Amino acid sequence: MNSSRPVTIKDIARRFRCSPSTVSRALNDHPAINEDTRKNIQEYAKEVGYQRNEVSLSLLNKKTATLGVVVPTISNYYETAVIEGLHTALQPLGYTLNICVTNENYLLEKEYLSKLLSNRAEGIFLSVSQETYDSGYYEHLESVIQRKTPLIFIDREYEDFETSRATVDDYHGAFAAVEHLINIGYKQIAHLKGPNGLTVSEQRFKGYVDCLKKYDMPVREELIINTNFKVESAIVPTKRLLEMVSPPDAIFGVNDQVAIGAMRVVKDKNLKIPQDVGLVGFDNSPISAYTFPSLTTVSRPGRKIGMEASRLFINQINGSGDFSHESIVLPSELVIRESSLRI
Amino acid sequence: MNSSRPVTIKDIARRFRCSPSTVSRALNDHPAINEDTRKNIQEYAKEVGYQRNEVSLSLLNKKTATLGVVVPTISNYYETAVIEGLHTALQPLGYTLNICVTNENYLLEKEYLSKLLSNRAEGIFLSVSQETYDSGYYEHLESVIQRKTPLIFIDREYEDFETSRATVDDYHGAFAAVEHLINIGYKQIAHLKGPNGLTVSEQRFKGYVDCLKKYDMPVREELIINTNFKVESAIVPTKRLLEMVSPPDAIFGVNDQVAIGAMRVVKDKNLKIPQDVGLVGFDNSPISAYTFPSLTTVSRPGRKIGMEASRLFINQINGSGDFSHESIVLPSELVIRESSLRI
DNA sequence: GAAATTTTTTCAAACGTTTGCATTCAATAT
DNA sequence: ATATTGAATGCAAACGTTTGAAAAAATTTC
Repeated sequence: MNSSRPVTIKDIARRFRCSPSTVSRALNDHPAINEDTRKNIQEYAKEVGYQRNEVSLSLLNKKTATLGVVVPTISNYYETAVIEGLHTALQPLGYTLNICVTNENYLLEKEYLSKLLSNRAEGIFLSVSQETYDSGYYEHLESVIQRKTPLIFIDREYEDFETSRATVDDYHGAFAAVEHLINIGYKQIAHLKGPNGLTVSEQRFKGYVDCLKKYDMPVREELIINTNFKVESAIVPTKRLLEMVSPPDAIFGVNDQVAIGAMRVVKDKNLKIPQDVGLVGFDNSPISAYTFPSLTTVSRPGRKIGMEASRLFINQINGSGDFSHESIVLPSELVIRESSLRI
Repeated sequence: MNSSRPVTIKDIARRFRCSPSTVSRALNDHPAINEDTRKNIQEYAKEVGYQRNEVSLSLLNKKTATLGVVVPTISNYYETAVIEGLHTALQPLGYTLNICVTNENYLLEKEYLSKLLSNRAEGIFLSVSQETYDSGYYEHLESVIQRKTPLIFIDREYEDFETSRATVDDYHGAFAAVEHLINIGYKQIAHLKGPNGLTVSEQRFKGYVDCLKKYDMPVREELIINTNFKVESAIVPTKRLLEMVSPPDAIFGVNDQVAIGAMRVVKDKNLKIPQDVGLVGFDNSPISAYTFPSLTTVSRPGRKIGMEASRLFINQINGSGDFSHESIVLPSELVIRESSLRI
């Protein structure tokens, strides 16, 4: 009762006293099938709700039309934009995306990759978890490489692997953001940094440092504080910054969430944005345009990254074996709004 | 060269001049296999990176351990929380989640469901798209029912189907929000409504209306304006509200995004929150605690919904055929913050 | 009416794995 | 030496579908 076995080709064959081959051909409009036979079979199939078992086909053809998307989180605007881009590009080609969320956890990442290989995914898009990045264990990727399953790195890359990758130019985005603050006239620019070790954090940090250096401004260690990307992780650090004897007059947040957290603290201290404190974020999340004041930020083309990554994948499966891998770096763009426009 | 065929059990069998059965049993630690044979085979398998082809197993056992999650979007906090809840509950049981994003599109939803059935998903969690809801076409669900694939509705339910469902009590959440505004002393409460037709929108709307009625306050048509849940869709409506001859002194937004959009407009008009205008949202998204002023809102237990939905699924597959379906309604909870606390 | 041709259908193998049952082989008991 | 046991392995079928080649059936040609 519980599980009514799905109708198979054999069931239909029995019903028409013909062979499964005939049914298969009839359903696929094979020309060598009698017109009447075809019509009868197709009608009956529709009537009983026949649906091709793709699992058996996958086995036969060794094609699953499934791609793995392994990401640390889907709770941010950026990540969902990337997935949307992948989806937009790959869904029309008949691919199914298998989205796996690792929660920055190494073991889960490993398990998902293994599972994807077992399920014969035809390609994997990977943004490595923070734990993986920290630990430096990349053995779990070896089996993907060994199996020659196309592996496309998204964003968080690992330099030692021979793979394609699509990343955003975080460095120059951060550089432009800080340069903008300097041009406006801010003198003491703090940075709410992301977790150590992640490319994203470090590149933005580097852009921050290099820009200060270019303009002969001191890099004050005490103005650089870590966060974990989340809005609440900016609260205590920002308070610490503002209570210094020589507090910063501008804050560059590693992302919009952090910048919005900082915004809240600045306002609680009755300081004016951008007059007393300038503020810049990163991501250009939808909300950033509607905070008060609106947030200057750096836009990351998440959707585009997804589409470019798809392109890299397609290139790879169409290319020959000695295909040399591609690295795509998309520019990020400064979006100037009220939070930094001191006049 | 491109595709190095994965190692199969047959390959290993050939290497050891034994039968595939022996290899299979050796790999699965079957007791009837000689100790040495087992060790040799297992070692070799590891060495060449053998990985069980789950596709063939799926075919054999008619079990795919795959569940479909069909949602309109993953760009909101709430949806990702639900997915996280599903994930938390089902990943440990060995299930793989196949997340499908319909973008509120009927045809895509239909295609995904068909694909999930073809791929023999063992269950489907569905939050129907807006188009589906609007059109009232539910034929594409019939095949899911017919195949007796467990179907769990999440949030956006369709009353006519005999299925399990897990929803949040939007009605009472909205009621409580409006009641709170009334208790504080607000007299003219506007509502930025969600898209027509969606349960979520309509339930909150109903809660709003019924609460006004309970307190003998007039329901003014012109104070009810539609949005599409997105922050930018609140801008024009809020402007319209505030420029009325008799403007509202409080706004109840269908979600936090919309409320935050309204917050921006109110501030642009140099009106004070909560003194001149009270504001309440819905969702309790992380950012709502850190806006300035912080946003009073109604929390929806997304993670819990995901976990409850998982439970319903598990119940259903363990239950007998004449299993009567369950409806779970989780309470939503008013979270009072600064944006409504006029003293 | 038989041969040649065309149309339609069936056979069998394949994809990778598991598993009940049968078989083989060696060791032990009689 | 023969029967009995026990351990280790192999056989074959099954899951659902496709497809080249062979076979069967129907039609045409002379």
